[in-house]
This record gives sequence, C-alpha cells and structure tokens, in this order.
Amino acid sequence: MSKATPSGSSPAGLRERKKARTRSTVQEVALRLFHQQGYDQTTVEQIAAAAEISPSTFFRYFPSKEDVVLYDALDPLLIESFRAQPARLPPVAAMRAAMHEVFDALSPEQVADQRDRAAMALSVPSLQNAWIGELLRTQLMVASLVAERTGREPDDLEVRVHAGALLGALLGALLPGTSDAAALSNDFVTGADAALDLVEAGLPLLHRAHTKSTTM
Amino acid sequence: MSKATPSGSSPAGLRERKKARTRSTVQEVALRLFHQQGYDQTTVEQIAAAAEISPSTFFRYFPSKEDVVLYDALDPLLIESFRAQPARLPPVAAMRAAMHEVFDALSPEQVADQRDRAAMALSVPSLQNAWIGELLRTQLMVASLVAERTGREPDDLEVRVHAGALLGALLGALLPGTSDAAALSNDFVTGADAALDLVEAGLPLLHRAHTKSTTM
DNA sequence: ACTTTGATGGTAGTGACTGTCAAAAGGAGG
DNA sequence: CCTCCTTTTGACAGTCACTACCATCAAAGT
Repeated sequence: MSKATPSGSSPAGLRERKKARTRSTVQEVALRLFHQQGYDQTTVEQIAAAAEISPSTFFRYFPSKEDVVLYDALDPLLIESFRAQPARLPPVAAMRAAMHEVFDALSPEQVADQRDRAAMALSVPSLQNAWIGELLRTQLMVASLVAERTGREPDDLEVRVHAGALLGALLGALLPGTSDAAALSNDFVTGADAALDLVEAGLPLLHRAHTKSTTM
Repeated sequence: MSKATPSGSSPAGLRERKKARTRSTVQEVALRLFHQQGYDQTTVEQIAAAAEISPSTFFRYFPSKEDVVLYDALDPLLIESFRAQPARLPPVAAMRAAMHEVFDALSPEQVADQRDRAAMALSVPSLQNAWIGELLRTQLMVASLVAERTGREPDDLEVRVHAGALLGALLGALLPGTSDAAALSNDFVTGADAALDLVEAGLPLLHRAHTKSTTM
C-alpha cells in the first residue's frame, strides 16, 4: 500500500527481482562458459564461481546443469499466444501465427541467442536427450491446447497423434543438416514454416503410391 | 575347420557366445531388480553383484545404466524388415508391415517383456528422456530409409518432416494415458496401427477449417 | 526493534561414470 | 603340454553432478 512501484518494469518485491536477476545472470554466464570451453568441459563449480554464487545456490536456481541451457523464458509467451489465436483457426495455422507473433517481437540479438541455445542443445549429445524430453512435455501440452481448440479430450487418440505429428514435423525441419532449410541460413522460423506447410498439405510424400491398406 | 559348430544357433567363437550370454544375463537381472525396487533405487553396484560381475565390467557391457533398459535386440530386425518391404509400398505401409512381421513372430512372453520395458522407460522420468533420444536417432534412420525408398536425399526437408511426423504420431499413440488406445489394453501394435491410419488419412483433424495461409 | 520467512554458503555424503593397471582366461602355434 | 599374444576382467583411485542438513544472514511483515 505504502509503496509506489519503484523502478517500473518488474512489479514484484525487491526480493523477487534479485532472484530473477540472479537467475538470468547465471544463465548468461553459464552459456558463455559453455560456448568457450564446451558443455561437458564446464563444471557447475566453475559456473558458480563465475556467477559469484555457491554451487549449492546454483542448484536452487536450476534443478540440473542441463536446465541452464534448456530454460526458455519464451515458452510461456508462445503458449499464451497460441491460446490467444482466434478459435476457428486450425491448430497448424494457430501454431504458425503464434510463432510469428512471438519471434517477430524479438530483437535480432535475442533471436541469435535462441539459435545459439538451440544449436548447442542439438549438438551436445547429453543435452539432446533432455531437449527432446522437453519437447515431449510440450507435445502433451500442445495436445491439450489442440483439445481445447477442437473441443475434444486431451487424451483422445487423434489429438495426440496430431500433436505428435506436428511436433515431429517441426523437429524434422530443425534438425541439424536438413538441406532445403532456410532453417539454418536465417531464422528457423522459415524452416518451421516450411514444415507446417508440408503438414497442412497432408504430407504429400506419403501418398505417392496411393496404396490404401485396410486397418489390418 | 576342425570343429563342427557345437550347439547350433550361435555361429561365433566360444568367447563371443559367453559375451552375448553375459550381456543378456545382466539385462535380465537388472530389469528384475528395477521392477522390484524401482529404477532410481537400484544401484549399478547391486546389479553387478546380482549378475556376479564387477561394476567395471557392467560399464563395459552397457555404456550407461540407462542403456540396460534401452537396449533392444529387436531394433535391427525391425530395420531389416522395413528395408525388405517391397519398394513400391509407401513408407507408412512399409512401417506397418514391418511392425507386424516382427511382432507376430514373437512369443507372448517376449511381447510382455517388450511392453514392460516400454512401460518402465515411459514412467521413469530419467529414462523418458533417454528413450525419446533413442527415438530421435531412430527418426534419423527412418529418414534415411524413407530416402532410400523414395529416391531422395536423407537430408531432404520433406523426408525429415515425414519421418518426424511418422515417429511423432506413433509416439502420440503410445504415450501413457491415450484413451482410444487399444494400445494400452492389448498389444501396442494395435495402437500403432490406429496412429498410422490417421497419418495415412492425412491427419484429418488438421483440415477441419480449411484455412490456407500463404507461406509467409 | 522483533519475529518470521526465505535465501545463502558450507560441509558431508551418494552414486554414476572414467582411467589405469595388473591379473586371469581364451585362442593360436610349437 | 607349454608358450606367446590378445582380450576380458576386477580392483583402485578419482571426478563430477546432485542431495540432504545446518548455521548464518537479509528481507518482509508487525
């Protein structure tokens, strides 16, 4: 009651702001170290030292070393945006719109950071697994969003298969070494777009030889 | 020259057979322990002791604790079968045929083992990630198989997206809690079939409202 | 100022995994 | 059967991620 919010952007108490700042500092420092010496060659102890905190504190901010790389402040935004898309848009279109909305608002610098993080997550084997795991959780969430959007149950077979195909397609496009991909050249938004196009077209490759095998 | 192969099935030297036997013993013992006390509660030391080998030797057979669960002797068979399908079958149909061919040849006991392993891999968080990671590698391989089959390059965008959608769809069907799924009730082959049906049908859910957004 | 709450640093441990080395066991040749 | 070579094994030591547990110290509310 007695306070006017002091410095503007962050509405929360002083304590919370310090926490947020520390978390972001730790992540920055860690990513820098990873970039310099490699992920496996960097110990948590080093990160903690460079960020001027104790190793114990590190694990209070990030449940594991992997999470320093995986933590993405953008995710909630993307979800929110996806959910906010007009209800009648089919899921793929909504996903496309959400991606554009979020990424277009980013500074080039932020986009570069995103790409770096993604590149690292995909190139380091130990991170790969964790990253994909993250994607899985995303799939489940996307499934429930798709469910919302189509008025079905989140554990409906069609919904899950749909979400899986959607995510899998995106992943396929983003994977390192995909050729067509403007994905690699500029922003991966372009690559993702291309993938979504394919899904919308019904994965044409599938139907080349139009063999309809009965359910058995 | 001087020896007739003594016991039939395994053509290799005595040494190799012992290795194979040990590996399979270790896996059996480990899975039993995991089933009894849980994955996280079982230490490598315990497994080694129960299998009557040293901890060092354990890691010579399996690069990590996770791999004891993940190692699947069936994978190569599935790949071989997929590859052996008639060339003109579209990939989804080929995948379906391969799955049936391999799983139909299994004893009910083996099928049960498969399901147990899958259930464990999906329910234990640490294993989830590793398992999905394994799937990723599978995706890349499926991509190259699809490439063979369609005469395209393995790093072609369409090929990768296709493989991703295929795997993602399967994953969506197999995920715990999927409702329609005969997947859970009997064999997951049925669930997988249903998923493949959906993909073959072009993911109908997608096209409800036929909004065609231009590539931008 | 006083209390309660929550964040921090330190210490001690567990457990997965790695590297090295010497001993045992498989396999080929005399 | 004995010898030489290769591979497999076990034991030891060490690293590192991660987990309590505890005492200290800063923030928030009264």
